[in-house]
Amino acid sequence: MFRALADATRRDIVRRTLSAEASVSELAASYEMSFAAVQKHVAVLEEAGLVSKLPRGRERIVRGNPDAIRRAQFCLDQFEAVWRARIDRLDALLEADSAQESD
Amino acid sequence: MFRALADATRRDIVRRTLSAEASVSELAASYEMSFAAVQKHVAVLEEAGLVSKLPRGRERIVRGNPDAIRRAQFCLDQFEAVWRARIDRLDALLEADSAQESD
DNA sequence: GTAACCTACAACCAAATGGTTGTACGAGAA
DNA sequence: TTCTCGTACAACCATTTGGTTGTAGGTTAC
Repeated sequence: MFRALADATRRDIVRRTLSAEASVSELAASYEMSFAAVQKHVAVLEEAGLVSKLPRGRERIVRGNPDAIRRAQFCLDQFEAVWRARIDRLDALLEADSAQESD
Repeated sequence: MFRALADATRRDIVRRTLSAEASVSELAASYEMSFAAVQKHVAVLEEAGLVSKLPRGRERIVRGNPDAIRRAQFCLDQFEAVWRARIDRLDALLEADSAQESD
């Protein structure tokens, strides 16, 4: 999923379809690459669950999935939590140290 | 930077060095791959600013950079903001619609 | 029905990625 | 000093990635 977000074009597609759904060809018109290339990007995003594609007439409407974004946020939050736990440990060490000094 | 986080081994290195700094060889001992491979992963993380490497005697101490994590969080927060803006627009449309009905 | 449009998918290609081994070098330990 | 350890870096390899073109199948419009 981070792998899916690793490409700038794909991040842009996510951003865009999160704000307003669009057909694959509408998306493709925005980028300096072939239709097939954009189609592949959408497929990667869909497989990662960042986007869903539903048929409407002869087009496929691409829609960003906010839940997937929140899952990525959760992952980064865990990183922050690990970091804060480290700081807490250091604080505890310092406190134990000054307590020892006052003995 | 999302590209740097796209690899599971690298995410683990970030998590680990965020919680406690470690030398490159200490990190390398944890993974089922060669020292050189881990070294490359650390280099990728360093280039992405997710980690910093400082010499201590004959080893290089790797330390996770919490600021970089916050920058990634900020990026995902922007995605959420775009999403919420879309919902707000839809709400406004619905409200305008019901106002028209009551005419 | 036929033409035009949107999409899916295969085949192909260059470059990047993730891994390996081997060599070299600086810093500590014996 | 010499040996060992930790690191850096180059060369190489297989696979994946990001892109292309071409072909084929459905849907809508005329």
